[in-house]
Amino acid sequence: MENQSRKMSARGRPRKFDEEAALASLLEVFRLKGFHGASLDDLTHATNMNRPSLYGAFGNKQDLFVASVEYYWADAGKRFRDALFGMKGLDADLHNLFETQIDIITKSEVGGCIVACSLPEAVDESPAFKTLYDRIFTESDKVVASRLFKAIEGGEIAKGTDVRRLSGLIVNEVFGISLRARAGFSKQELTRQAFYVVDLITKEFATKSFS
Amino acid sequence: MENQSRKMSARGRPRKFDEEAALASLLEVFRLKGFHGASLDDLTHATNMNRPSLYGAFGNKQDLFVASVEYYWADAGKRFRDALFGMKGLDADLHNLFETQIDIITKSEVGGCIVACSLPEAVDESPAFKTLYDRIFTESDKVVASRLFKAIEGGEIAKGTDVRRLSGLIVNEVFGISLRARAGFSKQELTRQAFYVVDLITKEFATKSFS
DNA sequence: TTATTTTTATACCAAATAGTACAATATTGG
DNA sequence: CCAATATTGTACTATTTGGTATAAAAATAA
Repeated sequence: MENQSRKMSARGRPRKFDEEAALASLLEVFRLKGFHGASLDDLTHATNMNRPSLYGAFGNKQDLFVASVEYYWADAGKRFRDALFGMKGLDADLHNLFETQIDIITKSEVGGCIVACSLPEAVDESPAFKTLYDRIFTESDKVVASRLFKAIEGGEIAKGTDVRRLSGLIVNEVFGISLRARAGFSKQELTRQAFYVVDLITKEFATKSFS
Repeated sequence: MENQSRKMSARGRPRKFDEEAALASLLEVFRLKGFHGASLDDLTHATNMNRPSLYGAFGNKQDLFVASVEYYWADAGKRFRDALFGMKGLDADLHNLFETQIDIITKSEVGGCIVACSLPEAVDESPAFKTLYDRIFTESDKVVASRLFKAIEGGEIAKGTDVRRLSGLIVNEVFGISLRARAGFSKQELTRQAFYVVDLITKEFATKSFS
């Protein structure tokens, strides 16, 4: 019941593992193999932990998966927000968003993130997975939208812009690029594709300035 | 070795199942649960076939999966091409493309197609899966691109258009929308999002005509 | 009829799977 | 030094998994 992020309890045999490092390993396995494709053996080997330790720290396999996705999103989501709100201009900020994302999803030999490549398959397994998946989509839309609203306030894009749909387009691009990374498209290819979309958007919606 | 699409051999006990109906059932299970998430029991129950019949007709589980994806793509790919090349104008054709896709991916209660929602997770299982996934992405890009080239020839969009990247954008939208369907977005929501993108594209790239 | 062929149906198998019981171990508090 | 506590390590278990052996069944060819 009260396993998560224990407060370094004084008593008892000390833990041999680092919780964050373990989560990172779990994430990598689930990201690559998916929820059903990853076995407990895969997970124990990747973390160098035995089953009871893993279960004691995080719960059952479903809990492990959820913890992995949350761990991913806590980091990736923050980095996306930071990139978007660097406030170096909408153009630069969107470039940064995609650069950050492509950096994240092309770190391993087989690309793609756990959200785009693993969560969709797992959704039928548990309502918690479905909720999580839906939540991340919604949060993604929201953070992009809020940046676009700022862009309108700042006069970077036209007032009439349909922020909801334009955010939807951008987030679809982000997910689409993750799927492409999994299919084997190169980092360069992905970057060019992403930047093309950014340029298209910033050109199309730019408030015409006097030249 | 020579199982696939047998030529209605005269001799022997007649088959009880319809091969296409079986494929449709297999597809639905794999689409929903993914390769690893779908068990042989799931597959036999869905098809009303026993294991030996299933294996005799299609091969092992990996073969079943590949056959399901191929069956999906043979239909969906054709419908996409038909929509795109209806030649009622780029605007209408793209609208039709997305309408067709959204129709396909929202038929079941849990939405999304097998390519966007199941294949990516399965890619690590077999090189054949990876190849298939990559192939479908490439073919998708190609068919959209060829329609855009026609649009340039016909003067529907500007000559300088970066067809490769614009195709990439459109295909990313298609895949993104499939992922959204899986996350639970409504048909109406998906349609609005898609049409927004189509309108954006056709407006942005339209060759200005004399009015 | 009978031999041949193909599919069905049942039952089975070895391996893998998620999860756990239990004892040993290593730390802190008194 | 001892009691309490938390984690580790091993071994185990019940179930599920993908796959198959085998024989009955249903058709055709001779």
